[in-house]
Amino acid sequence: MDRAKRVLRSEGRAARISDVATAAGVSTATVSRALAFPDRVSEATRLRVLEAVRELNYTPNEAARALRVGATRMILVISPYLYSGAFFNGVINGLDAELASAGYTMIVGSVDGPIEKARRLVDLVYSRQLDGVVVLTGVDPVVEGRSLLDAEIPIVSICSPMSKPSVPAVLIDDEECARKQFRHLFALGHRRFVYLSGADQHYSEIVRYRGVRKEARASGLGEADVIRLAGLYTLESGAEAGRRYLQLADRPTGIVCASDEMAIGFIKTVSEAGLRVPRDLSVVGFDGIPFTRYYEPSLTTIVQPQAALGARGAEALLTLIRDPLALPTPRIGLRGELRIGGSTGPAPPAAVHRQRQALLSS
Amino acid sequence: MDRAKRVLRSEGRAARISDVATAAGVSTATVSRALAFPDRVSEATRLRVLEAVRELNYTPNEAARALRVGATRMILVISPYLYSGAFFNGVINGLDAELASAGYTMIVGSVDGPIEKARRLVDLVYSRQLDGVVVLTGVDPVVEGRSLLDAEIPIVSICSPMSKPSVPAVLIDDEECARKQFRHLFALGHRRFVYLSGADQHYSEIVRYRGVRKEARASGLGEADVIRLAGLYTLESGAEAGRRYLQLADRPTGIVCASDEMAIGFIKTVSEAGLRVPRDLSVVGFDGIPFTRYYEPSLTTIVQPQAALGARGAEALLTLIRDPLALPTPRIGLRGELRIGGSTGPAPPAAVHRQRQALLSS
DNA sequence: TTGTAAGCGTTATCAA
DNA sequence: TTGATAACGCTTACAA
Repeated sequence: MDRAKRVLRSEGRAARISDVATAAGVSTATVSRALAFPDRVSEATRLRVLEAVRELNYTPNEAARALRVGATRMILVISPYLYSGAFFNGVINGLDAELASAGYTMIVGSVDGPIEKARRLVDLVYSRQLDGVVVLTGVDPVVEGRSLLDAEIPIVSICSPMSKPSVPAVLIDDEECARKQFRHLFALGHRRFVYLSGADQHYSEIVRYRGVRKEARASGLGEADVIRLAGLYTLESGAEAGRRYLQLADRPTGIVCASDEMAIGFIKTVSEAGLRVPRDLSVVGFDGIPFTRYYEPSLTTIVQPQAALGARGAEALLTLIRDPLALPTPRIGLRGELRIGGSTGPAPPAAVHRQRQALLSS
Repeated sequence: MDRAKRVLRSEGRAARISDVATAAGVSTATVSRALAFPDRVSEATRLRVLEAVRELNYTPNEAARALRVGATRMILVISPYLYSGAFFNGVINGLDAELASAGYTMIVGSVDGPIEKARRLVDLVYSRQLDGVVVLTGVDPVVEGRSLLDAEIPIVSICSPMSKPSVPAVLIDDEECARKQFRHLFALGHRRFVYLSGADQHYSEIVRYRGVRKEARASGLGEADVIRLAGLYTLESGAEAGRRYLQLADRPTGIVCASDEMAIGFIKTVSEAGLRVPRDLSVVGFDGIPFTRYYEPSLTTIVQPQAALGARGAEALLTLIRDPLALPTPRIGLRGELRIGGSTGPAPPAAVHRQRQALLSS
């Protein structure tokens, strides 16, 4: 056994299964079995094999195994932007925990930026290098006519359904959450609103905006009482929306945001202009990222179950991988909850509001 | 060619190189060449091959290629915590941009949590599934006596050197940055300090703390003028340090933090207790994460070149992969810069400070 | 310029 | 319980 070790070292190559087999005095088949199915091998053999494995510092070559078995134990997660956004970090952490405990490794890719990046991801999928795909927020990169959805690979979606209804999706009750945002402000006396939107066309954007409008109508408000400002979920787009808000002739006092980051960017801008939150206006965020607890004021927001979104998505995917034919639950519903912080308060009396507005404009 | 396509579809399997070869009427070797070295085949052949590739929707099987070539075009990035911390997100984005443009795919793993996760990463490295490794903040998982450093794989480190000096490292001037943090406060008149630390034993922690103490000594202060509060870089550990700060009998007015998140957590806690920043105390962060611009007050901080740290690390690694024997630059130095925000200001006059302190304690 | 064929390191079938 | 052996799909000498 020692001689085998010296040979390897002198040749400067890693041990392979045949080295272990030689060292243990068995065949490669037996080594493979001893590792994969310890109980299908005699006690004595198993011990000798394991000893040789340890001695030679043997780790099976994954490429060879993947080629042979046709599975890689790798999962691709497609995120809208790479590592931006504390919210997706939370979801991805949930995914990773679940996937890792099942023995899977996760690759996170984004399709923002140059088309090259998207092409690589699509190639990765089509080259059978992946056992499954998780899609966040419904992104479906189509490169040269190839879509992930045609790749015959297990796939689940989180935060948005896919265009192909058979793809399982883990969703929260976006519409109801948006209504909760609105109701909270309405109950505080706010009667005119800004809806600070997410990216156009996004599933959650469409559903949440609908929720806000429905709730506004149900509360007896008209179309003009909810002003939609376009945002992109980011800090900067929230700050930019704040600037547009400041230019409004008669400013609403209830601000419903599609993300926490936008809420924070928005508050920053209007604070610098001299407005005070929640004295002059109230802001509700969406997501429940860790920063919301530490912002000044702390943010009233919808807390999404980030880890659970990831974990349930991982579960659904693993189910699909283990039995690709079993019909999976097409929709998994989770719920967001309103957490009240310091960024919302009673609407200022109309007279006071008008007066302050006049003061600030001057 | 159409027949080949129908056969594949009926068999429900992906096209392989031999299918393309048959369809194009050439050998598999020619297909391989047409794809990898287009100029080593004739124009006509190339066109026929590419047409067959398109027709059959062929993507080379990466596992087979990896097995044959002994390279996977995958890079492992080991991060201290998975997807926490806006700072590492910035570094990882820099890495990804550079690696992706060189045709590499990135896997991000963390070694926090159960030992199982670390074992998987180490196995991944030893199973030759990776072409290189990037280590953030010097983490070196050792599982069952195997260290990454013994794996004979190209490896570079970012934000910290490794114990093995031959490993290239991309570093910033931590000591000088810490001195800048201190000098800024000292110039504003602060004479007693809190140093809110990072994780014990961390390279950057050791170096930065040394910088602060050196600068304090150079400024004529004594040991007792810098109080070290232990932190862990996180929002929560900053908030916790704030609580300990509030219990100090005589509270320093200059707060030097080892991360932005701690600075924010700290400010939140002391603000809630009635202190005002920067009127009563000044706080300097470290990292320059996006939130620092949107916090209220905006944070004075050391801006680390996050994307550049990642990009230079990726470059160094790619160099090492392409020529493992070339002696790489062992140290790559980048610089952080002080960005002044609203969280620092003139130290309050001693009398005022004492008076306010007495008021608050009551 | 093209084709033949060996071999990368596994696992799984089949026979002993 | 074990061993011999045939794939898995690709790349690359080497030969033609």
